[in-house]
Amino acid sequence: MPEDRTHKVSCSSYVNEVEVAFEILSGKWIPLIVWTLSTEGTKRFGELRRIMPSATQKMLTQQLRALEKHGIVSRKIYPEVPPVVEYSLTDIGRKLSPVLQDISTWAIEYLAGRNSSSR
Amino acid sequence: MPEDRTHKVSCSSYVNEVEVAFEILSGKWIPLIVWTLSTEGTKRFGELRRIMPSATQKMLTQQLRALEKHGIVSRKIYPEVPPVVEYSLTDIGRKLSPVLQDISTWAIEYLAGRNSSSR
DNA sequence: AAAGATAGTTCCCTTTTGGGAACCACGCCA
DNA sequence: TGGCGTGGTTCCCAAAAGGGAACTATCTTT
Repeated sequence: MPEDRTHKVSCSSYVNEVEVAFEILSGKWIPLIVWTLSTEGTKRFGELRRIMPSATQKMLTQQLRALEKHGIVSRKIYPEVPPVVEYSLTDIGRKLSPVLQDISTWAIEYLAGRNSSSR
Repeated sequence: MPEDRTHKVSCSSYVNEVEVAFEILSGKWIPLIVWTLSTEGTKRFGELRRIMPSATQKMLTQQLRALEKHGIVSRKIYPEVPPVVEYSLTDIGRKLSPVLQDISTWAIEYLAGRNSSSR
């Protein structure tokens, strides 16, 4: 299992807790996945693919697995055929929503400052 | 210049602004640097090294340079010898402080939830 | 004359991340 | 019987990130 990042969070020691959050939330598609589930609620795998078309299937499942192991998202499988799999935020995952909102607000201000005056 | 990440932020297009913030804030020592400057104010290079002893000199300068290019930290050089270089947050960098505080609060709750019941 | 302090840079290597293409399983429906 | 749709996995490779050790500059102190 070479592409696995399990347990890092629970095994390492940190100078500050912010590192924990950034470790969990780091990954090319992670912020977008959490943001999407946070603003739009439960989504099926295929819906997420359509929302993030430039993420490959492999990357999407990989990042979702990581979030699941960290307890941020939960995965519900309906034993139908063709399969139905739904992803949603857990309780602690849902508590990230206001934080992500604030980050987004900061980023908008940041980008605004970059555009005015030069560049 | 292979270890440079300049301009990514201003040249790419993003689905959501959260990605901008996570891109700027991604890097092994970035969150800790910003957190330190945010809670303790201006610091000299050597002080940062002492605060983060497991960061190599190379990594520390590299991450500080990236933050400088993104306009999050500012670097003041005093032309003395031996050299004195001070790092501090810019205006927009200082506005990250409450966000980081909230992230930290979330992470503390997250870790608390992980420790109670199993693991 | 040599060593120390500060803040770097450079070169080389290892590890981690990310991405593409092909493959699988299952039952349904034409 | 052979696609189709869904939600994956596997293998292999390329790119990016991180890390170690050695080197630099400058003036001061011993």
